[in-house]
Amino acid sequence: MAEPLYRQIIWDLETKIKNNMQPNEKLPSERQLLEQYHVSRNTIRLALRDLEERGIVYRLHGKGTFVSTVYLDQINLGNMYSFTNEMKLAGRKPQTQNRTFDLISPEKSVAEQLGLKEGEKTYKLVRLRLADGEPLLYSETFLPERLFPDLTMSDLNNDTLYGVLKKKYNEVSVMVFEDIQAVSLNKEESKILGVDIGAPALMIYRRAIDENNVAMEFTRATARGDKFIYRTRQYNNLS
Amino acid sequence: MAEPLYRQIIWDLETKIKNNMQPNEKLPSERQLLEQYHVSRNTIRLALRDLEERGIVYRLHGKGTFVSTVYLDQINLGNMYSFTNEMKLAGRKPQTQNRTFDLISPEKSVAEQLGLKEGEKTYKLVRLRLADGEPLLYSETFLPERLFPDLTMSDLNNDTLYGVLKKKYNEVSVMVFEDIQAVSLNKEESKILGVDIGAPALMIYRRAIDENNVAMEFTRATARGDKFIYRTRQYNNLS
DNA sequence: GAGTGGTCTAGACCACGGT
DNA sequence: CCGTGGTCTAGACCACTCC
Repeated sequence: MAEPLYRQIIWDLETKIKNNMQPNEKLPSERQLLEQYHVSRNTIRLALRDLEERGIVYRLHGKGTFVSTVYLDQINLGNMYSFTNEMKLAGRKPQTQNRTFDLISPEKSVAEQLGLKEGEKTYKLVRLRLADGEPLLYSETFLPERLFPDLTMSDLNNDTLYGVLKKKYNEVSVMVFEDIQAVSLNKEESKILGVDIGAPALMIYRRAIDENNVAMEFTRATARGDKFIYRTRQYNNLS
Repeated sequence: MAEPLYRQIIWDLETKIKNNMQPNEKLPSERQLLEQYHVSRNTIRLALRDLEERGIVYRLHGKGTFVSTVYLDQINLGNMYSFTNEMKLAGRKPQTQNRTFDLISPEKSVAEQLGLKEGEKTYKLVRLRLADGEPLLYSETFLPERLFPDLTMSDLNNDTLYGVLKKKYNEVSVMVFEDIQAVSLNKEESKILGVDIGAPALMIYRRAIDENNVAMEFTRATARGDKFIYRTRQYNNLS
């Protein structure tokens, strides 16, 4: 199966909404869509549910499905395991440039975040993430050498970061802490991301720990404010 | 239909997981559950999808469905955002100005977020939060009149918002969605928060729903980028 | 009553993980 | 190979909204 039917429908509807529809405009009913795409109702509903969860449409029982007003052309950064996946979901062509990869003695703040002992080193991976050729997010990731000996650039070029950490080192993050801050881009940052100086951006500080409560990753990332939204869901547990 | 089948299955599975199962323990397969509950596979999958989205189980293609590690900590996961508490923790003197409080017919986007029917009204509470006398966060909160009849300004002056909603109306949020965005402040916003025009800020859109899956609160807030960090914690189960 | 989304059934085949 | 979750079909009835 190349790509599931419902995913193709998601992309198609999303494109049509973006290009040809207005907020609060009514989409065709599920039965109409079913005929248009020659699929079953279940498949249509899979697609609509995805669009609803991502805030692109809203559904009213007995009335119909409508284009959401809050729909911004922005990508969700929250709970992001994989930039690549998020981009594919949004129907865009993701690209990652691994710019530099070095073994360094980290600055103090990084050493603290990773709980490093005196003299311990980390790998530093600098990446630029693009979608459809447009730079969107700049990140610096620090990985303790102690946990990931002999990590190489070619490891990273052949798999996702978390794929490598799991497969080569059997390291999986159990908990992730993220701090999100609003900033204005300085000269260098704005140049890298291709926007004006002073443009708003999200700074994301991310710390991941593994099952042994050991810090395994620290990342600071800068994301274009006009292209990203950070979405979270929180549960207040029952009883 | 009293309560949908899949919802009853959700409750049942959730109870069993909580009382009798360990993290990473395997659940019965979808085909087994289908026989246990005498329902179709679609219905089982609706239930499992909900449990998965709420982080209670995780599913692995070709392997099965497993209990998440979330229930390891019986701690309350939600970072229910309490400005007052956060500030006290930070050693600052918190202050809340309740600026206006009215019963209004909300704009369309708000009505949509709260799932209001035609003609339903909401209370609108405008607040300014300060720390050590310095304004940090401006917020507009919308509360459906249907859920909170006879809510008054003096209720709010004598307790926290969530305290009132719980004590007077027995309404507690079970799930909270928040969207965070980086913006530049316009003239009015910058004046209210006492910073320059164009200064970076976090826009926070918050939607809370209660145990009956009814939207009980919608808030949009603007927080100074130089003074405010949004902190989250996430539990992972995926590879 | 007509049209909408919400729930549900009883099947089917595909893709993945392990034996 | 088998068992798993992932996708999909072609129907059905229910609950809601509006006329």
